[in-house]
Amino acid sequence: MKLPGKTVQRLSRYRRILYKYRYLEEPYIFSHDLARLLNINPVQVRRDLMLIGGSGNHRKGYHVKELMQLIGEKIDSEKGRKIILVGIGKLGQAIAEYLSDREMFQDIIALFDIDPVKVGKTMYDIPCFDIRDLSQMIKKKKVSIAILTVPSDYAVTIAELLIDSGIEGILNFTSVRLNTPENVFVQDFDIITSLEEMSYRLSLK
Amino acid sequence: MKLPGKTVQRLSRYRRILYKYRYLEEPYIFSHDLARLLNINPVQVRRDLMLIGGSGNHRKGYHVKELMQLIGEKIDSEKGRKIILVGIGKLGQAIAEYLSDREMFQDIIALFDIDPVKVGKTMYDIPCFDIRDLSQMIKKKKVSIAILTVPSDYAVTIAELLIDSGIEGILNFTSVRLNTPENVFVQDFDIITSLEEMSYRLSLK
DNA sequence: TAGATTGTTAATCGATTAACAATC
DNA sequence: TAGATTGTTAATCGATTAACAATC
Repeated sequence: MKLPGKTVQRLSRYRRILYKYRYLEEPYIFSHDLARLLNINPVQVRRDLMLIGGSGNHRKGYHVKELMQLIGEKIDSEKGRKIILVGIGKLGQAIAEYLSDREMFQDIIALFDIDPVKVGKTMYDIPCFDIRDLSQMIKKKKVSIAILTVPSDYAVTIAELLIDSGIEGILNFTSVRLNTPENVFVQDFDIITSLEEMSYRLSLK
Repeated sequence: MKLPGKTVQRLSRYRRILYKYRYLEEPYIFSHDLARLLNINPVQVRRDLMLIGGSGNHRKGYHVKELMQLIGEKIDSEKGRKIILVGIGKLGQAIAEYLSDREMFQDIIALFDIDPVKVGKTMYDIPCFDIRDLSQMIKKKKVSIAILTVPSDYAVTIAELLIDSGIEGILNFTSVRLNTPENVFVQDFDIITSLEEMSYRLSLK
């Protein structure tokens, strides 16, 4: 049963909110509370939860832990569990720090860089390896997702290396558009387009 | 004439590709070339260009410079021209470097931080000010967009300060959901949701 | 019972793409 | 003229929301 992409995104966000509520005395939450916290429509919340077979109590709302559990069952997958981060410059470090900070189902199992000063160290509790070991690690540990934060000049080369080694999903933080085969998913973080879209929206006000 | 949001995003991307083509001898490009470079459908390219009143040559395609000009007329706005970046940690520095590198209509006119070591310096050609001068600068220079890269603990406080000072758009790189009034646009960069969605998609393959 | 909530369908809105006419 | 392209409408697909029944 395939969930709509937007629903999956929202489920991910619901879960992070539920996580904060997990130790409440009354571990229930109403759809309109979830909605308010995410600036969305309560109907949408209920519809999303309906799609994964969730159910609430007419008096108390949805059971927080039950819902977290259910969301996990629907969207987590062994395949997407192991992540690597390639390119440990300022951006890579910021992301490593950010992600090592939180409880999540997914693990960053390794960092990669070419800088001998970084290689061999452990940063934010994650070991950093030489980029020459990249391919071997991906195959051996069956890593399927990589976060790409190398300098733009290296983006294409490293992306090819990732794909040849069997990576199936790339979060691309470089400014380069990657040309990947059909079966490799890429998600671009495009700050310039975001700024320009924001600018356009402001001009309409 | 209001353009669809997705069209605005693509126009932004078309322009960046056109920019690379601007010095070609034959400064024309076909819709299917633009489409291929962005992994989208050529019909979509032509439809987007139609929406902004662009027109091409049946033999040669679209005139590169003419199109860049036209896109600029439609999506650029004085209101969104000036940008500030608040929080110059690793992530803020990475973004400042990234954006100072490229030719764009929008300008980062100032950085803000509390660290006295950074305040007063110029980083990537952009001056860094004390966060206490934030409000005054926004009002005086009529800044309407801010990129928020402060530590999560400060996110809410600084966001309120930004909004009270008249900011109308925030690119939010913190992990905190901001509760903003209707007339202030927020765009979240949510890497955890991206990772989880990617994981879900991989599990379907 | 009245009121607040969940659960679900159908309608609406927005975005993409198929189909095809027009043009060089 | 044949072939490749642009330009545009209508159909389709996907996502959101309005409406309302059911339940506690």
